[in-house]
Amino acid sequence: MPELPEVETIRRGLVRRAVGRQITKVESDGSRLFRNNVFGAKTVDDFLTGGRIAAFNRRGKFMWLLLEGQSRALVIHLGMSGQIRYHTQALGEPLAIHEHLRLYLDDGGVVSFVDPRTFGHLTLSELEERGNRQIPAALHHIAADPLEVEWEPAAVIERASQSSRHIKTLLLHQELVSGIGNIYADEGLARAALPGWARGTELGQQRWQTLLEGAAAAMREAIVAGGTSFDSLYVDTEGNPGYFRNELAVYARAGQPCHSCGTPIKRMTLDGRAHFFCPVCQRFETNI
DNA sequence: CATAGATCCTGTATGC
DNA sequence: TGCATACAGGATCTAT
Repeated sequence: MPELPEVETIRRGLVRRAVGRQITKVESDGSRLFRNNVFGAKTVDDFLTGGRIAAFNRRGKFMWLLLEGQSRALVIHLGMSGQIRYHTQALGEPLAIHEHLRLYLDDGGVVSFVDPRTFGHLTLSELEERGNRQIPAALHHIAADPLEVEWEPAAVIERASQSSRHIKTLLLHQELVSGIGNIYADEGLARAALPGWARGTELGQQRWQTLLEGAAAAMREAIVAGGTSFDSLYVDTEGNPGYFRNELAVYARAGQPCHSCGTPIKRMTLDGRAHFFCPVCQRFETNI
């Protein structure tokens, strides 16, 4: 569910509420979220308990928590239904349904990780030098996202132009470019006036550049709006929805008029996922 | 190696 | 109203 703008909104909330705080107590369950740790949730509990939070960093849809003086980080992925909430006061019952991790902070605040579908991850990983920054080793295969300093569109375009896959599927491939999910892939395609089913080899450098810039612009604007909410599944750390839904050009707008030409937006299934597009504005002509 | 497809889960919406 | 089915913002593993 959460893509780059939603993860970034949550990260900013955590930075504001939890950086500099000491973790006085940890509660967790043994859910699938901890599956990548050698001793499961126990390993994560031991790591966090007593630590002081130094930072929350992000690459694409992955976020990680750093503790002062530690060479490992807690990598957090929200999957399809993950949510992180902050509460100024202790909650009543320990661990509500679908609540898998709870951190008690030294100022009385509480950070709570909730995930009904448990497609997310909470994984400890050693930090590694990568370019100018430290990235958890577990994310070695995740490419830079378009909002990073390390972003190198030329290299991405070079690779993408050699693939026969659909361009929308390439946008969703986190080893090529990270952070883009189904919403911002469709919004980027709409901005670039391209249909998702064109092939990577067919675009050429210029249109690839326009497409990547379109997706990046949509994500930048979505961050300003606090992300995209369709229901209560996505809210920020304070429980507030994001308002980018009002600015979507195509995503989840099947049957509604295109903002630029009035034609009803269409929905199709492409490589197993929903794809929304304007059949008039988003056309592909190989001789452009 | 690159690609297509199945798979992990629960909650909600839709149709009969 | 009740029940069955489809679908959901993602990433990873497997088979070809």
